Amino acid sequence: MKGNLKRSEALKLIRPGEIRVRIAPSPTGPLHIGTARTTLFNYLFAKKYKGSFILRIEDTDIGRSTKEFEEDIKQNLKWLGLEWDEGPYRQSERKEIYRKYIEKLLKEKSAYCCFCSKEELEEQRQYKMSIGEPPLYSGKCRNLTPAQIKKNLGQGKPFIIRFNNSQKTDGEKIIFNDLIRGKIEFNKTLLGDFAIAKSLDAPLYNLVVVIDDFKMKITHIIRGEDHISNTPKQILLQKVLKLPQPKYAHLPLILGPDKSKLSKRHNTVAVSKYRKDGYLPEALINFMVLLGWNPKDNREIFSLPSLIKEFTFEGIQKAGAIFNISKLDWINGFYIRQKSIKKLTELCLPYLIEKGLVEPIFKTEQYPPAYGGKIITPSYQISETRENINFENLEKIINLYQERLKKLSEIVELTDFFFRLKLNYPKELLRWKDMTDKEIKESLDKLTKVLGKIKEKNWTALNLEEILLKEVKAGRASKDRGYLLWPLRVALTGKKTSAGPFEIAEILGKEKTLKRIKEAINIII
RNA sequence: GGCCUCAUCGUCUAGUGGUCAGGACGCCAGAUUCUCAUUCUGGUAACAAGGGUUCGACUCCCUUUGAGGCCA
Repeated sequence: MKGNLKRSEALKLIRPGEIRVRIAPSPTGPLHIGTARTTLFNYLFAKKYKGSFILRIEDTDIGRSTKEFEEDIKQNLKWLGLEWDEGPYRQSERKEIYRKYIEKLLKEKSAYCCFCSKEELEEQRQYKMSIGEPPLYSGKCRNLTPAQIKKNLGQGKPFIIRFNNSQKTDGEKIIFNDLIRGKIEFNKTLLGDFAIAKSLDAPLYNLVVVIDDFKMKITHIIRGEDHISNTPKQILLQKVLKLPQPKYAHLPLILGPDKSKLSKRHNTVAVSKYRKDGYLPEALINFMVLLGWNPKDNREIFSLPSLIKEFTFEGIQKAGAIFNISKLDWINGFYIRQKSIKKLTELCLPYLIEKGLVEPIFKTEQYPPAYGGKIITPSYQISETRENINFENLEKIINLYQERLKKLSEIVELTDFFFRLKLNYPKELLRWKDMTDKEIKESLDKLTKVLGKIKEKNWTALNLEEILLKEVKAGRASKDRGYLLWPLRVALTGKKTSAGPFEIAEILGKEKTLKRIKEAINIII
């Protein structure tokens, strides 16, 4: 709790409309779940104080940055509902700006060219560590004469540009007040002469960030805890360049199950993967915000708008949080149950189509020009049987499985039997408890007889239930409906778990229901 | 190796000197039920350790331990 006072003081300085925050992802991979959460916190803070949220693409690493990844990042941010107000700015398009600053630093002797070789540096490092000193750069090239520099350059010696940390800045300590952690102190001399550019055209991370944040008038930098150690370097650069210092807030990290920073090693870090698996954006948002933030009471379900209202830095946790997928599943299931059937059906359809269970048929209908000329109304057919299936019937199917879904993608596995011509299941599946084959057959025969008598127009789940339950009263099933209903359910679905048999029979229709029962009889004998 | 950060149930967390240490997910059990799921009820489970400060520490201070991050 130390530094708490300072923190609230800092927060008082926040004035609506002046806030400018940013995220600066590198397009060297798809949108990372950690980046998404950082974005969320930036977004919430910006929206809460009516500020601006800026997207900046850090694509200085030309080798690993791609347009595709940038696209993935933008697409998935939009999908999550985290739209930026400004940008995207690209660092690759701003080289001129950085160059000017590097030249300025060089000219003012706040930076210098270092010609030491990698081997030399490593040797030095090892030596310093062996005698128990911090492994900092010696500063050997700090005071090279112009003539020496010229000579080295003339020989084409490779070099990097280092920050000259020997000069006087106020005090030996770099101190800043983190909005989440309070006061954080660093010893300036322990920072050494860190590298700021590989060449005039290749500035390094710490420099670029400082320049960009200044140019973009960023007021608050909200980023991951992994950047804490970069902060004093950036502050040093701000001081030397006489730039205003933004406020900092370092978020706790999202951890993998092994408690290390969530990374590609932990296989599922791409937001697109969750999207494909059938997680809803609102669920992901809700889950991510709970990883490191809470409203100080027991509420757990939050929409984006409500989060904007509720968000505070006080609610942010300091310790890292392990990414716990079972809670995500639970939240996702919750949001799925909140969906209207129409909406949920629209969300599930792509999965059924992708797996080839259902195909869309596009019919173009003519309308008078006043109504737009023509519209395309998709209808659907079952791939295996070429039967038409309208949206309402699809809705009925989805409706049965709404409360069973944790992820949209599961709809395929759950409902495929509706779309199959033939079911494949072992005979044993038809057996309820200790039933003999003969008894199973009797139950199925009885079903055939009773159901066969029901007229098409009375073929509704409600009717079927009433009639079948009346039937149950007689015979062995009177004590345990399973003797009649289990074989029925298996005959219709081929699965050991499913929705209720009456509802399924209704959707299947009389003909298919009787056909499947007949097939079950064939299996049993 | 140096510097920095962090530390409450398995996991996410509430708790700011006096609480039977609360909630959620998970797990277990029960109710509903042909199965599964939903829903409801109940249960399981935590203050890293050691010193202080104090009448009293999960809470404040120190040390240790552990975990993580950054640096090359």
